[in-house]
Amino acid sequence: MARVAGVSRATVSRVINGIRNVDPDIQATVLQAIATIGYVPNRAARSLVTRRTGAVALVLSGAGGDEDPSPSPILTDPFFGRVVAGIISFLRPRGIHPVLMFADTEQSRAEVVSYLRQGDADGALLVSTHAADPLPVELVEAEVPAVLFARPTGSVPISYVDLDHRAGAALAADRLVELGRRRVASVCGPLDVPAAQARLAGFQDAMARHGHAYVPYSEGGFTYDSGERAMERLLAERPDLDGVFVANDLMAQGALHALRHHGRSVPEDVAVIGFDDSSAATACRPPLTTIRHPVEDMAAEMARLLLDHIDEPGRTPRSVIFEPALIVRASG
Amino acid sequence: MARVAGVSRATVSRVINGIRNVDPDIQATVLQAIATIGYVPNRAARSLVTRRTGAVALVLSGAGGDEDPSPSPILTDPFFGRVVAGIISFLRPRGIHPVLMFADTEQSRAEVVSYLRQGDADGALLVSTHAADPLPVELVEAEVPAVLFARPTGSVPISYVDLDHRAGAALAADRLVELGRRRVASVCGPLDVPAAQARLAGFQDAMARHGHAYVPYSEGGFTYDSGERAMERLLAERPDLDGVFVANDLMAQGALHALRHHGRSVPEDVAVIGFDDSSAATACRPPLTTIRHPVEDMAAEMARLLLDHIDEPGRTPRSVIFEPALIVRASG
DNA sequence: TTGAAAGCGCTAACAC
DNA sequence: GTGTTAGCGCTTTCAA
Repeated sequence: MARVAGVSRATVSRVINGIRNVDPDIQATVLQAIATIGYVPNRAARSLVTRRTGAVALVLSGAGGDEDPSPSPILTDPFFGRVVAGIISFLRPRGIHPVLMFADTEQSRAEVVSYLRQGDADGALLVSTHAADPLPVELVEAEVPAVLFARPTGSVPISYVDLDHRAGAALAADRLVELGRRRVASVCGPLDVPAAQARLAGFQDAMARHGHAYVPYSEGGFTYDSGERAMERLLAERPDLDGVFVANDLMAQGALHALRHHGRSVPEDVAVIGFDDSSAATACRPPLTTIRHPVEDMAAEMARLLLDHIDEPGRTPRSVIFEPALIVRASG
Repeated sequence: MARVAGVSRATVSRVINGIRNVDPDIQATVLQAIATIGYVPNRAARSLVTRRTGAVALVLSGAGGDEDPSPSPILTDPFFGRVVAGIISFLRPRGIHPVLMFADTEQSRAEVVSYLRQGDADGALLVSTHAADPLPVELVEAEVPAVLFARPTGSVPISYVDLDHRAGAALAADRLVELGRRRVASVCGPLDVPAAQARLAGFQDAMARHGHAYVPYSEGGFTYDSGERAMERLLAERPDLDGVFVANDLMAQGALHALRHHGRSVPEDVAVIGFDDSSAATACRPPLTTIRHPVEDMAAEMARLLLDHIDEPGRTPRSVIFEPALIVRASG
């Protein structure tokens, strides 16, 4: 390459990396030569000296069972797609690509840490489906720059983005009260997931502020089926309920079905409020009133934080908490 | 590292790469030293000499609009998750990670080709949402090993996996006839997508074989809403229909809603058969009878083909066509 | 069976 | 403002 342009390799490097102090004429010559021979710099050689790969790992942790070879469940959840979309929207303009990794077993977790230390990627974006995921601690110990999608359990010095789930649930409570509903209940998510806990607690607290001391609830697993079944249990316990807060849209879709099956019309008999504002919310009939969870924005912010940590290794961990919003549609 | 073990770097390299002709004692010493100091080889240095990265690109092409910064639509489609799951199931045991890339514009396509030539990845797995995607040709021209998810339009010397869509549609036709349905119709996918065309043509042909010369159809866009609307058009045109083949499960879900909305019970009044056997099929009420599309297996095969091409650059392109299967549930 | 030595292609001091 | 030089950390002939 340098030969073709008749200059030194150092100059070519300077041109490619846009370093100033290059004579415009020479620069043009080099650019011309690059175009002619279709030169592309070798990434490995560059990484070797810069110690940067220009890639970040997107780690899905706690996804899939221990022996499940296909981590399909989380992947087919629209939530995952939204996270990926958000990350990409931020990373792509910067020429950085996400490398997908799974860490669902002890072994795969070790592999992920090892890959990161090898320099497969400059840092990690971690999305855990389980609380008490040991990966954040392992990443911190390995001194790998990393950012989590939600606050880790325990005290781990690591950056994260999160949603104010309690505030979102309170929005739902306020809405139901505003609609004049007096016999409300909730289909909550799996209570070993902190976000599910926070949504339930936030809902209960807000209802308490409105004078409702007790709110019945039934636990689901964030899936369509579990939402349908949880709704049926609630209906059995409290046939006269007139409002329900469901901790995610997918379960709300199932709940909608259960309600219809039991002859309730929505929102006339029972108002339903979901959570996430995912694609399921608009695919429902009636479309779901729900709480917006700005997953894409959060994912983009997560990427931003990671790049900051990569650029400035010693940096103090930071947290960015997003605010939810009520999205009114037809269901409540 | 070599110093710690008291041997040469060459020997360490041999041990790490499992090359025979290493004295067992020395090997043990080296392994010991590796464990003690927690040594991990540097990937960039290794790639520089081996000219392999141990990564493959997973390229989503034609995803998102030209100006859409967030390629969310395809990402939140469960189809994408299934592809990723299948790819990972094959690649992960081999220590290879997929790097996510989007190629939805002229510019991003050029970037993808450039990244691949730079050695960001050893090859590409291409999933196009549009027919006539120019990327396959560009990849072939750049001599980048690549495998497609579906047969490319035009004649391109490139490997691909595909489903026998026609056979799948025929399975649906046979089932409807077997159920004694005589006034059948179809909600097809966007007819600029080859798979959608093949499903419709396959259905029409099979119905013709059963003596039904004419099959009304209405076109949707593979989304819930479009399925619902297409079903309504069909119902308006042919209120007495008693069987419908919907070209994917998501649209079938919408169709189910339209049917219920118009007072038809499924499968009593109208039998409904979907396509894909996606998670939507079991989330429906009633659960969908559908055509199994082994996306995960196909994606895994795609990865296998790619590794073959990477190992043996000159290899002739190959195609692997998968067979669909009828999955009977409650809707038809 | 092991070691010495030569790069892989690039960037970054450092001199000019 | 540009070229020279020295590596980055590994694999891989080639000798020993």
